[in-house]
Amino acid sequence: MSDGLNSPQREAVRTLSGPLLVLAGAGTGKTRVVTHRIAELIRHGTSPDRILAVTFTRKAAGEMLERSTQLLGKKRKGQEAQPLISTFHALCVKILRRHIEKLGYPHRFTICDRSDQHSEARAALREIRCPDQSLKPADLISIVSQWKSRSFEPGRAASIAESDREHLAAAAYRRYQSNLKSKGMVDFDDLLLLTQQLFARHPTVRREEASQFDHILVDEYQDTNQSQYQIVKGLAAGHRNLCVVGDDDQSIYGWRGAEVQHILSFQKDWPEAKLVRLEENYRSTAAILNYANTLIAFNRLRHEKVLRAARPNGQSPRVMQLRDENDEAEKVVADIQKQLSEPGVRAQDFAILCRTNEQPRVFETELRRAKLPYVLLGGMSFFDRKEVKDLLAYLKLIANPQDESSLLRIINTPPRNIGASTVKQLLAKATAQGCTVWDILPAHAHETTTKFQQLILSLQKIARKASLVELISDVIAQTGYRQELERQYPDPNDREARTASIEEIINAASLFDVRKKRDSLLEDFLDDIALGTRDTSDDKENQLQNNAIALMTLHSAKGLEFPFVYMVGMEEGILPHKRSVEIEGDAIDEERRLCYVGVTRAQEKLTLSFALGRRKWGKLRDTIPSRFLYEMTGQAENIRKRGSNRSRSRNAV
DNA sequence: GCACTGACCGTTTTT
DNA sequence: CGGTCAGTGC
Repeated sequence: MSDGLNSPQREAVRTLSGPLLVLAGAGTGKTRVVTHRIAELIRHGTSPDRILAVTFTRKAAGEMLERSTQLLGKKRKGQEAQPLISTFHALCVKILRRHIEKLGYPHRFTICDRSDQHSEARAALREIRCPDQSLKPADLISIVSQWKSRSFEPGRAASIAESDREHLAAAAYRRYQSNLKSKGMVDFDDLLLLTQQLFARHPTVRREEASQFDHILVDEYQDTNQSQYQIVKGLAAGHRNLCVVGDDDQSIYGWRGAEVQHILSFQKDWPEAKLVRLEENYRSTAAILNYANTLIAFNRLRHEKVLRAARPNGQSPRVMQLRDENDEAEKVVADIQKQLSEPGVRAQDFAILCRTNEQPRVFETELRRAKLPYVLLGGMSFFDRKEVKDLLAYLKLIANPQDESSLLRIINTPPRNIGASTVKQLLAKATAQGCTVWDILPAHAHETTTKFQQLILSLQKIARKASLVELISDVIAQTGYRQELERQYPDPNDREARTASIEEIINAASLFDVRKKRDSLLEDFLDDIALGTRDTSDDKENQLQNNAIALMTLHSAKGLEFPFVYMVGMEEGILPHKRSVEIEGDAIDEERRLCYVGVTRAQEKLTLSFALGRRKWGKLRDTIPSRFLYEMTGQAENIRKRGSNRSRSRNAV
């Protein structure tokens, strides 16, 4: 086999049966191993559709599928059976769509988005009469999410709650969960938790689902939480052909319940598991890798390992010291522009990595001013836009009239004389009769509400026959949404931006019309959107992405690589983030791993930048360079002696 | 029922 | 600073 693999890689590829743990450091060819392994399984006679590979993002899933089919030399994609490559969440949605009523949920359920979640949390807190100050909706969401990721139901949560705050949260969790359930809504954590419960309570379902596959692969295993692990276990228990791939040093989702423990103790649950370590890094130069190795060695709880650089030497990483965040953006962009003028350097070779979602703003303005192409990856901004939310609410309501939050969102959008007081009456009636607002509408017998229901019913009829694009056009036409936009935004520039987002949805829908089967078109489309936005494989957008500077958070940079990487905002309070510094314990270690992930994205040249001051809510405040800067450069003893050591950071500007 | 105004508050990271 | 939401006037 002239596959160009090194010997541990080959071992990982060729160990085809039984449990296998691949500890793969950053840049050691993990993706290659996984794709080769899938191809190898198929070559050895496994039917492709008996293979399940679970990835972390949809983008990773798409890439993996493409590369493994390439390896097999398949020309006619889609004609033959394909391996199922999916994220955990997408996998669970499919399973739940088949069986959720066994858990007492309505057969039709909607996945709630962040704002749904927020309003449900708010409602639950109101119900337990919690004064808003002691526990805020956002706090409740994160506590509940932690509990769910550890498979705690409300009862269990109540029994382990210690502080007042936790008791309060447990009580609110109970309400939150039963409200969601009665409305047929599931949040993101439920997708995993409910699947796990389904498997635990209905062994036949578990066996039925498990029997579809003979081989299971899990990528980014270090980010697996309790529910995900139980699901994997349930699926793999029969054949035990389970291959997990990950790197404990890149575990950056602890706040979401990921437990590094799973990867550290894999061999306890799977005693016959084979272990393969990949430690030869092909991605970065030695100079960059030295920084990474020095940094991560400060973490104590980890698999001891040192990545070997396959590429010797290289340029030493630079540290840029800037005045404030504007100066930082300006100088970083100027630096990129300078490098772009050299032959063979392309925009897509650059990435600017940030800790928070707010940081990219300044860079965006600066990049626009410099007329450089860029893509902002990961920001959910598109689906946060009002028009998009409205339109999707219509579609969700058409798909499932019981979806109350969608109904409430658009019942009077565009205004149709169903005001706040009417809605209040409807809600009161619904709670009194124990049904949803939709069921109340006919009984309410007002001209406005009946008309509204007629509208939705007629759109439902269209949905059954027409394509998605036709349906969406009809929604816009019949609701008068376009006229409403024109009325609300007399400024043509404003209006154009709003119409543009609607057109984007139509584009996405048209792609869907082509490739999906008829019967569950709308449901599939909505699931797809709820599960993540990554794969808007619009040609125009793709082209743009392929020739643009990438701007993103460290979290979304996982799995990617770039010749030139700029890690910006290397300051105490940002990386490590303030919230992690405040918490006792190992939160700092995760920040350090995050920094490590950033550093190991760089192939040729790494630039670290920090500002001496940063504006927050309009006020300029002094900052301290990140401790990680000192750790990486072997000056750890200087940490916290602010001022005196600033001069030691090389100033590249 | 609807539109406008000002107080309030502060998302770390994402499927 | 900028987005959200409640309260007020029409």
